[in-house]
Amino acid sequence: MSFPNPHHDHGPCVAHALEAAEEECRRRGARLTDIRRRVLELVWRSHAPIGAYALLEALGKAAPPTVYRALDFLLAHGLIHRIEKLNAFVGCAHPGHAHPGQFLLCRQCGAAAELNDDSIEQAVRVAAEHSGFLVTSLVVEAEGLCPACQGQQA
Amino acid sequence: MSFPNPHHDHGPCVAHALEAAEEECRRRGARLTDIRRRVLELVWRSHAPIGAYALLEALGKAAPPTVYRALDFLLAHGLIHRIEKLNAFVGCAHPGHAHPGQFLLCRQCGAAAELNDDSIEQAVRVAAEHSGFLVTSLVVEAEGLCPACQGQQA
DNA sequence: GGGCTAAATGTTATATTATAACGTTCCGTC
DNA sequence: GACGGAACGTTATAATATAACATTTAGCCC
Ligand SMILES: [Zn+2]
Ligand SMILES: [Zn+2]
Ligand SMILES: [Zn+2]
Ligand SMILES: [Zn+2]
Repeated sequence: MSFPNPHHDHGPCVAHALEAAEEECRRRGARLTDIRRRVLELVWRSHAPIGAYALLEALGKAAPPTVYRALDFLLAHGLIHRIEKLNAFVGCAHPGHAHPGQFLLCRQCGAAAELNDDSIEQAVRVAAEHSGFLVTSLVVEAEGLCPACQGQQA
Repeated sequence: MSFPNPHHDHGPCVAHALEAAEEECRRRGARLTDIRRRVLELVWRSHAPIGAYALLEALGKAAPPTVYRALDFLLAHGLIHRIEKLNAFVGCAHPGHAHPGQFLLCRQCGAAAELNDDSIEQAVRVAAEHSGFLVTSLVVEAEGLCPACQGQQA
């Protein structure tokens, strides 16, 4: 919910996310295969949203469809989100319950924070209803400066 | 603000948009050259968000940088918006005063409607402030079904 | 376990979107 | 009409994503 300290110990975050993913896949009867697990781990290890080809390189000997298929799986099961502005992917902080992706993206350090704010979704829904529009998915991406990077600005 | 009727006479919309663009460019001391004007007209003629390469084809004898440069100009002067989810562009309904792009995108017919709802922006700003984040630009893209397409669904 | 089936992965090629780099033309200014 | 910066032309290439089809793997029934 809040912005991650860039110097915090990220290991436990990754471990916790992987465990939650295992759990969620069990619950859903989905198979978190080795490749999918490795891609998810790489996504989490990265402090910033990471692109498909960066993942590909990190994986080593794979071809594009391999990583895109893994990403499709992780997206379908709500374990990651796609950042449309960046063509990049980031771990979901709240897997297991459906929610629209809402992100704060620091244009300085690249860090991303996931919001989970019902009032944003509500505001969009209300505005949409005024047009008779039925919302089925929602992208909210705010670009700006994280707390750490505001200090460093001139 | 409201969803456009797909059968309305679009000619006047396009003409009005081009006139408003001329006016806005005059005000800003910016040059709406022939290519830029043609790209803007093509964007407006399309009822749905249109991609750079579709514009390129419609232009005829141009190369990619030509259309991307025109799009950059139109974006910079607030005459069009980019739809991140679609890698496509759409005319701005309210040029001349700065605002974040907020769109309703019909997944059935492709139509797009621009919102101009302060409460959405406010909700994001408030949530961001709770994280100490300073928002400088905002993308809101809701996918779903427009009024016309809801009727046609099973 | 052995065969069946569907899912997952491997592999190759290609589509789609976007930009780098550099030369030329156009236009307002002096 | 020379100058200088903005706009445009042209070629090549980068970055992102998918199509199509072969092969392997994993769960399942018997
Ligand atoms: Zn999430
Ligand atoms: Zn930052
Ligand atoms: Zn607008
Ligand atoms: Zn529709």
